[in-house]
Amino acid sequence: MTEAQQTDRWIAHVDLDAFYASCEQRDNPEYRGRPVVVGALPGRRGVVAAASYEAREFGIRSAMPISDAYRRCPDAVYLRPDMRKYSQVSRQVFAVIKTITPVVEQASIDEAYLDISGLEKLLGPPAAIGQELKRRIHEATRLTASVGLGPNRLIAKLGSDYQKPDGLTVVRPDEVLDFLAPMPVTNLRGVGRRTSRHFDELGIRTVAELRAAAPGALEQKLGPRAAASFRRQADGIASDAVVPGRARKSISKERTFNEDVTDAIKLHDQLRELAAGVARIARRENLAGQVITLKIRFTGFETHTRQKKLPQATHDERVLLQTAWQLYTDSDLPRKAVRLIGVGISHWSDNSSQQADLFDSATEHANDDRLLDTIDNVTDRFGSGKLQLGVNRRQ
DNA sequence: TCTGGGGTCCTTAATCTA
DNA sequence: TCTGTAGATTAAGGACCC
Repeated sequence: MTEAQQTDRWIAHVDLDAFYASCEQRDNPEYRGRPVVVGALPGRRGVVAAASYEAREFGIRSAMPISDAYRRCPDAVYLRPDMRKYSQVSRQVFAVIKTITPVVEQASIDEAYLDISGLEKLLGPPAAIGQELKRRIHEATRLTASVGLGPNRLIAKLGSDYQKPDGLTVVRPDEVLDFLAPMPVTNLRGVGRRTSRHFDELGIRTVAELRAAAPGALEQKLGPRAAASFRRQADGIASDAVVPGRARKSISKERTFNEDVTDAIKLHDQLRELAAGVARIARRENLAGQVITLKIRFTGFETHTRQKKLPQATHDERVLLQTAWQLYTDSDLPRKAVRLIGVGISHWSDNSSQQADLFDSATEHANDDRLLDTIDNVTDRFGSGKLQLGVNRRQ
């Protein structure tokens, strides 16, 4: 027996099918049977967040540039995401899932891991539990889900992906190796574009080929840690821990401009809006963080981040804005038009909110002149044409 | 060719510190 | 006190995921 087979655990992975698009088709009967693309609107910058199965027939996939999607299917229904709606449906789904077991880990808005070990006496064999899960979700929301069941998270996840939509896949411990063998290595966790290229160069396409690969070559290409991780996955070895209520580690907001920006006032205004958004969430969740991160993407997709650790944790938008702006103005970043700007906060203090209050009051009177100074500082970077704006503001 | 937004985790390099 | 070093921390970037 391999390690993967020495287990009596059963993990389920539930994945709602084309979640955003399905919500829209459910609520708008006129969209049913039509290709639906949720994401950016054609003509603007952005990508596909979700594509209905009808849209997928045109080769439209999530994360594809919206311009590309439009070229493939100009007649599709293009919609902006309605996150409020999807969050509400998601809450409904999770409430239903918790009627099966409380040991549920939310992996995303439309995905969950469940530890269903030991539920057989109550609900029947794993396949019956999976069926029941799907039935209850559909009854409550009229949405379909795909479910995978296996001895650990990896197998459950690959299982839910195996048959879609509305699928149910059960992989018993003694079937794990055969289940994995023919799969493309790109299905493994942590294989994206770059790693995929490395596998290509090694002539490895399937999990079976990965299993047979020379250890030295793999380590040289991917590094010792990644190589070991992929080897374990190839043998079906993975965590079976389902951790309910994982705490978030950071909050961030970013915005891509529809056209690249060189105007410092515009940048600062956008940053203020983002900082306010981050601060609002932090306060609502009673979190205060010590590390502020500025993210900036220039023309040409050149992306940089700059961080600063504050002496005290904060969730004050003024501190966030001031710090992020300073990171931009004081840094060695190039003088280029800005495509995206973002701000984040992380590294929570233990007694978050109390400390934050103290620091906030200490910085209460951070004055606006200082901000205007730095705005001028940046407008200088872009030449005299923009300097006028900074001066105007003072009047 | 064109690449959102909100996250997590890993690697690496520089710096601090015991 | 000096020096070398190992380990921790910080910062930046990259890969990946949904």
